Amino acid sequence: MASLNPVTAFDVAQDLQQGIARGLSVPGARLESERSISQRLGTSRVTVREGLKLLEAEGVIYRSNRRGWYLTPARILYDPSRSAFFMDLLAGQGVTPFSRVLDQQTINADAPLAAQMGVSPGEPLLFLSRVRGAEDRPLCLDQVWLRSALLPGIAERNLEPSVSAVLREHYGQDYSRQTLNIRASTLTSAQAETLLAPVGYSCIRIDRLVRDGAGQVVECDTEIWRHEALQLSMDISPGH
Amino acid sequence: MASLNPVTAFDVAQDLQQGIARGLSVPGARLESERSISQRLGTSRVTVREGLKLLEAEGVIYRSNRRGWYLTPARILYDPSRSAFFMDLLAGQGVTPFSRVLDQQTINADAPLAAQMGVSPGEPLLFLSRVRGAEDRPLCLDQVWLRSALLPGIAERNLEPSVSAVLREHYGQDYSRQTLNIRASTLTSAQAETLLAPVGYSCIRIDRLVRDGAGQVVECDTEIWRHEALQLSMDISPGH
DNA sequence: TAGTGGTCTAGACCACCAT
DNA sequence: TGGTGGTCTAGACCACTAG
Repeated sequence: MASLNPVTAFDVAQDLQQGIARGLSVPGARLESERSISQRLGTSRVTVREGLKLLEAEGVIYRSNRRGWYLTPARILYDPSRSAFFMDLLAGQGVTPFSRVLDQQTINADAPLAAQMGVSPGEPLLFLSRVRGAEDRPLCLDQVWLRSALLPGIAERNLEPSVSAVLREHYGQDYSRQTLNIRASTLTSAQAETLLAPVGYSCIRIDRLVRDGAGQVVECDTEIWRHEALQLSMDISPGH
Repeated sequence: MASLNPVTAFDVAQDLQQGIARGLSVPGARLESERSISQRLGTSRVTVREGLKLLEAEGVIYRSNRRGWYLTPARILYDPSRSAFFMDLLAGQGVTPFSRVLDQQTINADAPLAAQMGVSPGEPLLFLSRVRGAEDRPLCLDQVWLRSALLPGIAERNLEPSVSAVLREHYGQDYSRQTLNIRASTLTSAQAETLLAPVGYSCIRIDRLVRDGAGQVVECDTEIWRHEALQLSMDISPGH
């Protein structure tokens, strides 16, 4: 009998996944509460949470901090090697996107940032910070540093919907020269708060340096994605 | 007094990170045991493990299953858009690489694989499975399916050190046309065993389809990396 | 305000690794 | 074989969310 052996975290994960497979939950729906699961399966809440975390790491479910566990909708397909218009990208995948500016100001490059961008410390940069997501679900934290010296008048332009569109149309930047760095990481407390996630939540971090025709850096970019929300998909071809 | 409040997982993580910053550990070295930490800080082992998991998710430390916690050496820098010779790639980064073949055989494509590769179900494919790592530390699980029909005699060749070198030299494949898919995932029990990780360990999964000049798929590839071991780094340029 | 998730305690047992 | 990590129990309290 299974009831003689302790219920394991794996058992919990399996039970929940069966429920999902049976259609008891639809994408985006909230799962049963932790206490309810533990009582139903006759196990402790610690074990239930371990089981939930297994599915979370897989990306099957996700957490909204202190709000509960939800069935993950389809991942966003994203090609970071091309400059995509975020709103169009998501709309094209059947979800309702949103983008909200958190901060926009001119700053002076500190030492680490200057080193990363290959500019002199203190050089003025236009900084822009945004949260982006689908429906009411925040998915991605986006920070951009633009080199004002190479982009005259950039601070006066409206960057709201799309930085890349402005750079393309007004400054002839085609994003054809980039350096991308991608790694798994975790959310700081500030990032977690913005993305409605617990501190330390797993994320994918994308760092981008965009160069102009002369090879000078014009834009530096950091995207922090909730790990379950993203599927990077890139087409590499000779003409690219 | 801090001793009046409970010691938190964050406190544990901070204490360990301070020890690391002070040079009490060197990259690759084993950390203090969990029980030792819990006694030293006056907290429970559960809290200690939560603290360790915070640093693990960040990639600062990693686990060797049932062996202990270790300080993570530098990440491997890897550009998946170029066909790299794994052994050279790692050697160039100052580590001693190894590659071990787990399995090599001719199989017939099942339905999902056939769909993914765009071939007929049942088509014969050469399958190759390898573990790869640095020093004695397994980092990556690599599975390759090669389309024998387009690569005559491939099954008789020695693919041991490098599949890409064989395809390049003998079949004129230059890996210039690829589709890459990258996402966060977790290790199955078999994968975990090979990578000396616990079941459900966070990983980065890279799926690759390589096409020849005519646009036909010649190779399908899956790489499963321990999440803390990898830093994807890509240069995108017009001539690429 | 009730119920939830987030966290911590203080144990326990087992399988496994290293010696 | 001793000590380790992996796991589970059975509580508890708090901050917060949702109604």
